[in-house]
Amino acid sequence: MDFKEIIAKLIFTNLQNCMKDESIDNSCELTENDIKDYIEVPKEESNGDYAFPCFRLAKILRQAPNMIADRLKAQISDDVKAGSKQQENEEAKTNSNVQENKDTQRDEEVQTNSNVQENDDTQIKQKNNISMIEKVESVSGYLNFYIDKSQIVKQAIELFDEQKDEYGKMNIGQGKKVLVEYSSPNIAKPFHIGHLKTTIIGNSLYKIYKNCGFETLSLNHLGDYGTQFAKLIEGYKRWGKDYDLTENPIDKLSEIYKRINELCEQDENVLEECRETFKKLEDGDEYCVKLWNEFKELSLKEFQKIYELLNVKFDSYNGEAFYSDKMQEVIDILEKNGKLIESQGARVVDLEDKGIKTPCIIQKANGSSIYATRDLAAILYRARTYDYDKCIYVVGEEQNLHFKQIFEVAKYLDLDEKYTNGLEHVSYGMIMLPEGKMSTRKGNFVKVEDLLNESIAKAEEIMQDRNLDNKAVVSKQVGIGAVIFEDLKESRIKNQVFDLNEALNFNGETGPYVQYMAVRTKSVLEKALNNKDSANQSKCNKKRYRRYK
RNA sequence: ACAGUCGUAGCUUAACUGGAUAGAGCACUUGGCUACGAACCAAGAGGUUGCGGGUUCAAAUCCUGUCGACUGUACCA
Repeated sequence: MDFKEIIAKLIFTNLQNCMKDESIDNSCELTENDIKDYIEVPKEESNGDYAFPCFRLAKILRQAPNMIADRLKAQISDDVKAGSKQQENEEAKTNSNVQENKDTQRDEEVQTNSNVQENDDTQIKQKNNISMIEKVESVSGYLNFYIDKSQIVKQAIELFDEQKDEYGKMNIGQGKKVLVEYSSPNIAKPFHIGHLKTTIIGNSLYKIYKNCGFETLSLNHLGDYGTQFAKLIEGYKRWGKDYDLTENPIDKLSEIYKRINELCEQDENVLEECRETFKKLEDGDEYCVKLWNEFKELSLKEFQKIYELLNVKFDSYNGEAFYSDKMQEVIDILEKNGKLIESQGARVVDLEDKGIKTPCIIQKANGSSIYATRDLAAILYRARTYDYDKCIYVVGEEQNLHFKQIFEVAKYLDLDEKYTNGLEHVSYGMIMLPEGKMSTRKGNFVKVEDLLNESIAKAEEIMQDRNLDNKAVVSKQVGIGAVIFEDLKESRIKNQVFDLNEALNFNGETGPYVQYMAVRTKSVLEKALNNKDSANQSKCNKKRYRRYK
């Protein structure tokens, strides 16, 4: 139930009366919706549940805000009183089953004309809502509304009981499709706490859209291509024999990745070799493709462990490589539209007129592809395959410019506006360690698997002296929940210094606290319901409880 | 150098988009488990919202200047 709407209606009708009294032209553009927007929830509980600041009305009514508040208070209080009297009548009526003989009193202050019969039901409902307003106060220019909480609680519990798991769901997204691209880890690299953020935010968005009635698809745009990957192949070529990939393959591969990066930094020629190797991979070189397949499989197996712990599932794992054979079309369309220009040997789209100084590279000087082109190919593919209304990318803020660029270039791909308008980058701040930035190249990072296991272990430890039969399940729920809650609690935009102690803190404003309160509340409700069923039983329960203690 | 994001208690942050005495949690101090589940509760202390101007009845919020942190600025993703 929307109290703001009810209150806005009350204020609006009474305001119009005021204006009529003062013979003020009520053509001024203050709508009921505006009033609804002005309504706020006071910080201080003693100031009521909803409040309407009257300052903006001062100019219109040519009166001091507190006077206006007083005046509205008096009028609305009458309405509220009438409303609750009304409800009493309704209740009495239903109780005594007197159906006919409609109460004429009710119609008095309700709109006078027509269709009373037809609107009867909604009117009764609305009256009931008004009666849930306990009182109205005027305090220094504010109009404060107090809601009868016991009634809210009663309604909420009844609704919850009726709707069960459907409670809170909406259908505002009916008939619309949303794609959420998130997680997208790089193959052959460890899944560290930087990837955790996109995974958790993305999965939350996925669930929210789903529960709002959207058809929702989760896409894992695997980082399985590009020069970074060619570096790994080059490294493996050099030192592969030294590593046994049958155990902890990702750790070994990241060790190789670290080594080849060091070499690249020392020797520019090696980096150039890597770029050439990527060209080979893209051209289908047998050795490269074989390694690519192997590494991808090993990685997915590792990632799957984490996704299972987090209970995350993807509808598609189409990564960058998937789009490698779909890029030519992007180049063709851009060329046809005269957007592709040559610059320093590469082919780029100039975006200066869009306020973006760096051009978007579409094709590198050596003819091989770049991630922007793959992302553009993905947009084309997704528009055609999924016919999306919204396509959300949950990717870190360091890629802000990249997404700005490709969203602009996408407008040159002859796509319907619906698709280009539906593109959205949900960015988030960087995760840092107390000792500085994380870097897989340098080997300092916290692995998600370790973090999750540590959290579960801590929950287990706390649970040791508790009387529970499903400790394993609960400690997993609590441990994982703690990490997820902690990640979502932090501001999305700001950089975050990862603090293990904070992530594993179960006291205060944390996941375990929320879970604990939910369980406790449920327990209280159950007991209350038992008590209602039989007062004797409850006495027995109490006795038993005391003995148990 | 340019562009973007951010700056609130010792730490992590909230403030419904301009509203009332800036609200929480951690840490700290005090008190509370033989009658609702102590992963808890009650209370205390802790603030010049980075700094200076401006707009407004009203500014943490908008504008402007300034300082600081982070990110990005072409063939990594």
